[in-house]
Amino acid sequence: MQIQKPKGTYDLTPKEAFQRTYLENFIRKVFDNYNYREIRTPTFENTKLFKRSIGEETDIVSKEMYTFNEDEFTLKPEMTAPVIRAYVENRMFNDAPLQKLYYISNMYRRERPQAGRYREFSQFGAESIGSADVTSDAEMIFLADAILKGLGLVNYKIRLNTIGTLAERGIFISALKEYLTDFTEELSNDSKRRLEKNPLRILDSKDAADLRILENAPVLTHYLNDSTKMHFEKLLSILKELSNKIQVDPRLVRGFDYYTSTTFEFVTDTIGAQNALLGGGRYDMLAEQLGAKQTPAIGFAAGIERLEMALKAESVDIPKEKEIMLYICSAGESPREKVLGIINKLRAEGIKCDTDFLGRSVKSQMKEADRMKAKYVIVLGDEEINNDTAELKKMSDGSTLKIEGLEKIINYLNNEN
RNA sequence: GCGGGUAUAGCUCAGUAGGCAGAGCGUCAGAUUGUGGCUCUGAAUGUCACGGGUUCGAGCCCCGUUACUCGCCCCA
Repeated sequence: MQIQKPKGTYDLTPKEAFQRTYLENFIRKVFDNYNYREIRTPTFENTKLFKRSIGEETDIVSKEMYTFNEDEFTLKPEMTAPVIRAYVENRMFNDAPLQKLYYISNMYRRERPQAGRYREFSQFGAESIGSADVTSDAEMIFLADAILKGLGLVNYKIRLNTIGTLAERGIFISALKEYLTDFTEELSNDSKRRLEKNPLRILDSKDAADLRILENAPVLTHYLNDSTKMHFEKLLSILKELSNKIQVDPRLVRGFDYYTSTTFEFVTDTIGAQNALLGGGRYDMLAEQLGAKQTPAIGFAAGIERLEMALKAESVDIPKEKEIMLYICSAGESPREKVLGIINKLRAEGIKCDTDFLGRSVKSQMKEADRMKAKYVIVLGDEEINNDTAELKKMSDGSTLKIEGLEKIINYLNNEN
């Protein structure tokens, strides 16, 4: 009986895994360059952590969590809450007033899979904890842009907005609700539901009728006080070199409850309906909610699968697996048994090499060497073994070179590295 | 949770009117003793997703199920 992978999961076969690792390494390098340090947290957390931070009413918490042990634990659906939990639990605020952290990790959400959406998926992200200053907002967006741009992506936009403090947003939400209530009958079914649960989400609606109603709806910007507006203006001015990519969008809202002030989203039109490559914003109230003193913070998270889709859509080259330096063919049973000892010595010298394990013909072994893109091949038979010599064949042009002694082969190949 | 599409070899896919299960790629082997790529020859791999029904006969028609996929919702 054949068993299939769970819905919404995927395997990365060696070629794909190699590219994933390349991406991760690239991303780590950029984080490191910005002086962000890696943090790792458990795969599962106490369920309460997500209920408190993301919000009980959100879809993620109310119906998409992988919860077990009678609701005690949950596979993490996102990383901001775990990072802040770890920050508080490890008293990291005592190490330094500003902590700049990053992660690359798998997340779990029980959603219906579709293009760019998986039940187990991989995110990378950063959290800058401790500063309310606008320069932190700017660094976060520069950082996110540096990663996408550095990988070679061109076709994306940065949607940017401020959703104000909790107080400002509260007043706005009441006004919005009041306005929309007059149109309750004309709203889409989804928006009728959102009107009760999360009115801000209506701003994100794609429904044509909703959009028409929204044309005359209250605008969040008008409900923000001067300091919030000033913060946003300063941010735009620091980010002016990105201005060709930035689209200020007063209707950009985020799904999680903990966001305040600056929010942003990097979107592309090349990967289907799930077009957000990266999303983030400020969450100045979260650390306090999770037991620290009031601590401002900002962060983002990006989906690696979506990034891979975008790279593919834009035909960005990703390096291929490294070829092997040497393939040793053995001619006959007795040489074959000696070869393993030989390649073991070569490998100890850092030479990437391989040989045949199936007892195939020399011709087949040559084909194998070709498939592995070996730079050099040696065929060892009784004669070569007895005389400790080898004919080193360069696969690119077929030329051969007679070498005496294993030591000389090692020297020769090490010079090639 | 709701809606659309699809399901045939490892991969990409054909399969005519309901009448023998196919191609390309890949894999394996051979083409003068122990040398790759190009070419040629040959071979292996199938529960035609699964379960029912109609029929002399079903990959094809009908019903159901499952999986995958795309969209809504939600979000990275």
